[in-house]
Amino acid sequence: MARAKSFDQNEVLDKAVILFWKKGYNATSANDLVRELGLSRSSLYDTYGDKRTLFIKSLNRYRSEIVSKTIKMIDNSTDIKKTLKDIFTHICEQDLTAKIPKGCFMVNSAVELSTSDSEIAKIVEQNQKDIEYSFETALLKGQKNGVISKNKNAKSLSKFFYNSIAGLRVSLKYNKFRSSIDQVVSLNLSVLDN
Amino acid sequence: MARAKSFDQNEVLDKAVILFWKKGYNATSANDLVRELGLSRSSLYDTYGDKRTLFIKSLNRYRSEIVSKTIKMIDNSTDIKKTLKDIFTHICEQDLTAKIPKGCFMVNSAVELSTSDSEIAKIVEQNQKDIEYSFETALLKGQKNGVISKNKNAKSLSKFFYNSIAGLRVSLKYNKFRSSIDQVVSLNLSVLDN
DNA sequence: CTATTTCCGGAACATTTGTTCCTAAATCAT
DNA sequence: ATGATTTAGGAACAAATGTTCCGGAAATAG
Repeated sequence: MARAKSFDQNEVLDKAVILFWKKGYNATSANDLVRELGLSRSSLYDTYGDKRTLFIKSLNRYRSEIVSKTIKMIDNSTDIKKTLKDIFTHICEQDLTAKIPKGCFMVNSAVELSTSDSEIAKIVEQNQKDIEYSFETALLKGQKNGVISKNKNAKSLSKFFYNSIAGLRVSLKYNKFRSSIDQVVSLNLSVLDN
Repeated sequence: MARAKSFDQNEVLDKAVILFWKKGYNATSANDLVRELGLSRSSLYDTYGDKRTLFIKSLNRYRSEIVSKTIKMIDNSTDIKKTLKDIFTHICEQDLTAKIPKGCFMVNSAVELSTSDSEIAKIVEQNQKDIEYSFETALLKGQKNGVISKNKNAKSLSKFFYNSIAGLRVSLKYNKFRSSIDQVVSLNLSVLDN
């Protein structure tokens, strides 16, 4: 019938994720995309549509490939206290060791676009809900198991942790002092201490 | 000798602050600036230099006009626990009632530009240090007065609160549920409870 | 008045933007 | 083979970008 696509659609999409994640939407030009994705201008538009469509596909890809890993960690956790510490540590390590810390693609996009593009705002909001729901479920389990004190509401705690992580991923973009970060992380975890 | 400037340089700069604060750097065009500042293209460039220079002036103006108010609140506080609650409340109120929540100009700029413009990164970093220093001093005072428990390190607490506020100012841009925010705020304040 | 300076409007600029289209080569199924 | 379809390359586009410059009007100081 016809010639087969010579590139892996998802592999290329992953490159778009990296680019948009690093530079944001407005600072990434069509030329940047052509250069970095290794596709011709025409193939790019044929396959993914216009820039905004590609950006939204990148957001969704990020959720299904990157965020999903964290959610699985939480869902599979048997000790949510430790898992929380692992998540904090892992996120910090990632940005502290990168030459250019990208932060969180969701947070970046929320800041840049959520007030001017309601579809993107919805994606970011849904992402937050998913993570919070996962946290909440794990915390409730922890409360049943006696690992987590019942003095605090699990739903509130889930929102609290999401929020702290969002804050960290902002300052990790310019703050390179590990000790500062560590202080924040342990204080956040201390909320579970009673 | 010469004709006097017919506009107040700082008044116009305030309009630039609002614009960059709301839309960010890249999404604000030179035309936007001409339209909103009410100056001609030529006067604009003569008075403030190019776009990036104007942006940096706007960042500094924001610090001296907006952030300074919060810092004064903290410095003049006699009950830092209450002051913290006031600050949280005030920030949330601001973004929850706005038609378009602008968030924090410093946080927005950090996310959009700090990895690609080191001068801007420095401004954001200095701003964080100023706020944290103010928090720390007030918390130390509170610990002497017995209002704040000495169980936790004042410097760590100051970083913790700065971080939480940064996180809030991200999600306030797309999250309109007051109850969610309230839960986060009270959990943050609970860190002072023992 | 005359000088001097600052204003505005708008023309003009080169560059970059996102996007579309055309052509020709490459690959596949039959 | 033929036919179908996808590729790459690049030309082409209008629109928007940031910036500079010119001319003349307006306002101040002497």
